[in-house]
Amino acid sequence: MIKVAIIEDDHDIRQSLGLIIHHTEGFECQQCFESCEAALEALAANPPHVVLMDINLPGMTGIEGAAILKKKHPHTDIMMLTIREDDQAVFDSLCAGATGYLLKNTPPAQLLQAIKELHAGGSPMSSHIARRVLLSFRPQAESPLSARETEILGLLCEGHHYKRIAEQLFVSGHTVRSHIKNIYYKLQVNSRAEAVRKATKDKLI
Amino acid sequence: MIKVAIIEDDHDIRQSLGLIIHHTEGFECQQCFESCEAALEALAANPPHVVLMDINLPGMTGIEGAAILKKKHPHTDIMMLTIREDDQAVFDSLCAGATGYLLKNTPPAQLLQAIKELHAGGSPMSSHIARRVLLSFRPQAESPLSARETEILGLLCEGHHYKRIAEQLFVSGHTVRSHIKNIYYKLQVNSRAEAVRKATKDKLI
DNA sequence: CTAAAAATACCTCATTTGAGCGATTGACTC
DNA sequence: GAGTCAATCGCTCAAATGAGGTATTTTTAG
Repeated sequence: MIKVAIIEDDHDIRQSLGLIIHHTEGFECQQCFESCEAALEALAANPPHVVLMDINLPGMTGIEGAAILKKKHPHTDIMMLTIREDDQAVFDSLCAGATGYLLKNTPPAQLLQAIKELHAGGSPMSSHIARRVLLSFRPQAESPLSARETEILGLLCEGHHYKRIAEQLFVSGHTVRSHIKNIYYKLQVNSRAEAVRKATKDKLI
Repeated sequence: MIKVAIIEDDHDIRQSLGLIIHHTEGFECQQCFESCEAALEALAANPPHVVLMDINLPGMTGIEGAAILKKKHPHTDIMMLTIREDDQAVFDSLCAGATGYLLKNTPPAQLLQAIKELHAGGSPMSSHIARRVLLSFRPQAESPLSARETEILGLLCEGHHYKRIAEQLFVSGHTVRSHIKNIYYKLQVNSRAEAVRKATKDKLI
């Protein structure tokens, strides 16, 4: 039995979602809310398995709500509800803590299927959004660094000092400094911290 | 017209995939290969729109091949072919440069649909894999830092010096030092570089 | 209300770092 | 054969950093 809660400000949509879930074997509509604020308070004691959350809510948005809800109840899966496939809003929701989303005009059978998948550890999403998520965690740019420089940057990121790096690479400390200066120039930075940041951000290491 | 190339060592699978694509309106099977090595050489001059690539290939694996192919031809979309939903291999492929994958026993209609979606900028994948991808780029752990410390860590990551941070926060340099010492302690690191690395890795900022 | 945590401030010292210079060798390209 | 780039080594110096302490004042939480 999958316990579901609904957070949606539109009365009609809320009702119809509730009815669909309530009348389906294996699903239970635990509670319905008009706002995140109300839901967060009421669900604290008895978190559901799945929350269907509208993205555009009055007061706290669904995105903010998802972040807070996920923080309080890490085991609750959040499915965002959206009218259109607005890339950015959906993407932000997924970053905030949601693990799936549905278009509001999704037919009941697919809706129930998606909730099942979500609860079983999946993340229902269109292939378009999936691509977006995929690209966001892959290196974008081509590395301008040579192999040796990349190697040194890696050691730099691990927090080693010049001396330590020099020892590990069997070269003099001076050489390491020169390399690091070149790295800084190529990455257009002028401190270790910035270099490390850029390196991890652009997945250069 | 979507130009497709196939890299698959099993003769029967290669043939049947080729036939399906060849006989479908809007698709063209450009070439078939038994290995990445052969494909990389032959495709250099005339890259296809989509490559169907077996994960388990003799010689260079599909994962390695995907990385090289994507590097040479960034505009070619790579669809991995796999027998079973082996999480790790599929996930590694997506990291390497593939933007979608298919099970080998996918029926022709779905296969063609997936290729279409891939070419249109989507990333066909099961909701299970999607969850995996999603989790990989979201912060895992709870931040142990206070709001102020997080703020300072953010400035640290941008490469600012103690003085600069102190000025921006309207506190003394001594205060900044104290905070940073606490941050280092909490993150279990002992240098700027490590702190920045940990911060970006765990998405603390 | 009381205790813990966070934010603030100060001191000193050895070490590390970034910036500014230059130079040689070998590999690869055009 | 000239030119570029990577990799190596060298020097100096002021400034920034990390490590070692201690202490006061708010806030927050129990």
